[in-house]
Amino acid sequence: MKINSIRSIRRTELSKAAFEAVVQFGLRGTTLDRVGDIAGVSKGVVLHHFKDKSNLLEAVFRRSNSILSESVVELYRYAESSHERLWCVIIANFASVIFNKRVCQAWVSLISEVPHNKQCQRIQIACNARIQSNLTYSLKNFLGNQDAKDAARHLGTLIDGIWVRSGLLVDPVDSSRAISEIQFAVSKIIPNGAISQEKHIIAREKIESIASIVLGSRAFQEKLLKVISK
Amino acid sequence: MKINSIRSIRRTELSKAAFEAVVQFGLRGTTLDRVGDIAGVSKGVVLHHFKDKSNLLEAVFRRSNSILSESVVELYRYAESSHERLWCVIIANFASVIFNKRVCQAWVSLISEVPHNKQCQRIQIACNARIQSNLTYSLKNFLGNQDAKDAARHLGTLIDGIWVRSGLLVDPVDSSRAISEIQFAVSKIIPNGAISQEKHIIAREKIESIASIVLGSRAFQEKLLKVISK
DNA sequence: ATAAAGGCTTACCAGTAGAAAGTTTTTTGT
DNA sequence: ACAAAAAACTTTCTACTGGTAAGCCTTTAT
Repeated sequence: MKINSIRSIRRTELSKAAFEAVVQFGLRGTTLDRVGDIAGVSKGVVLHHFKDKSNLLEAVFRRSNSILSESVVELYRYAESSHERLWCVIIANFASVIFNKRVCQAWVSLISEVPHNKQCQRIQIACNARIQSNLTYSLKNFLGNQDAKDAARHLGTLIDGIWVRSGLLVDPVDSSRAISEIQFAVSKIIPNGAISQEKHIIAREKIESIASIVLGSRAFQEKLLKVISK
Repeated sequence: MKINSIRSIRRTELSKAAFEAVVQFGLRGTTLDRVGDIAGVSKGVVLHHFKDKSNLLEAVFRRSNSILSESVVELYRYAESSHERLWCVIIANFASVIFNKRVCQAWVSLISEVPHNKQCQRIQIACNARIQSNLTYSLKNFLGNQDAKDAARHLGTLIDGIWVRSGLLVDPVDSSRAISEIQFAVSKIIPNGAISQEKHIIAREKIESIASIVLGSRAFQEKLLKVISK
């Protein structure tokens, strides 16, 4: 880690710069020169640290997904019941540090790299599988095995749908609106008998308030950096 | 129309070629040269008919969305009840002529153009609004006004989610699986009392079988061409 | 028949990805 | 402490890309 430190620092800086370029100029407008400009180095440096543009974009993609995964892990530490664990996964996906216009639009731009990039596919599949398994695990407390799986798949797809729409449509991205859309789905999926709505809302609100503090904190950001620069 | 016919024919040919390029090489691999090659003309022709690359991609985007909208309209002609009308919208989105790996991946590639292209945004918004209003209209037969709106939004988002996942993940795209995911959502959304599951399944199957015949037919394809080349 | 217009090609320019070779700085072995 | 090796960075070069502009050829209108 000591040996690679400069390299990994540069890789982190450059993928941040690349992300910024995607935010500002879209995927088609993101050139190596611009990425270099934003990072304050020459284009050559970019290609010195990443073998090519696909490799760079892949790093950006991995970065965004890591932030998401780590957020779930972090929130899990504070969860004390299965409802709370369920809401950890959901809130992590829609906490405003993560879920906002810039990021959603960048994500929509980035995913166009996936179909023709095996590595990105791998990342996406892993990330999806993890979210789904987290959801399934929590849902098994309220539903039978097969129902829990179906419901987890359903919620996962819905999360992707909300992300895509937030990136595509012009209306402002709104965390609480996104969450209440999920709440709508959850309330339909989990039969009223299994668990009272109130308990769910309490769990959601607890995790939501933890998320707004924890995910935005300096400590968490620094923790992330270590994970991300791998 | 006679005067412009060559122009509109070329525009259709070229957007088909561009679509094919996106399918084969992804958005980043889609160059004007390649589009020209596929269409069997020089790059200059492409720019003669489209003012720039954005304009071309926009046409491709409009084309795909038109096919979707027109499919809904076409299926509507055969619907005889509100259940059937509800399923028209859904089945049109997942009929195998439209919903397959090539198209899903191309769609995922194409939408990265949306955040930085006002015209594409306009198209996307219009298309979404139409689907949503169709869904809302049908759902009002089973739910109250506000519930119908929420449910329509939910289903619309879910449809987008399924599309995105089908384009992103490697597992094969499967119409019937997609439809059964929607069926899952519909069965949760519409209270059992309002309408029996059986009636729904019958409606779905009727529209599904009509779709497999009608949407793939020569007549429909020709009808589409007229609409698409505008 | 000839002028006008639209369809198409070619030649060109300013970027753009990426390879390669060269230079500086840092790390490491002794 | 210092030379050798490795890594960080720069510069240069090439093939290709999007986009412009000038020009040629075919069709149509008069």
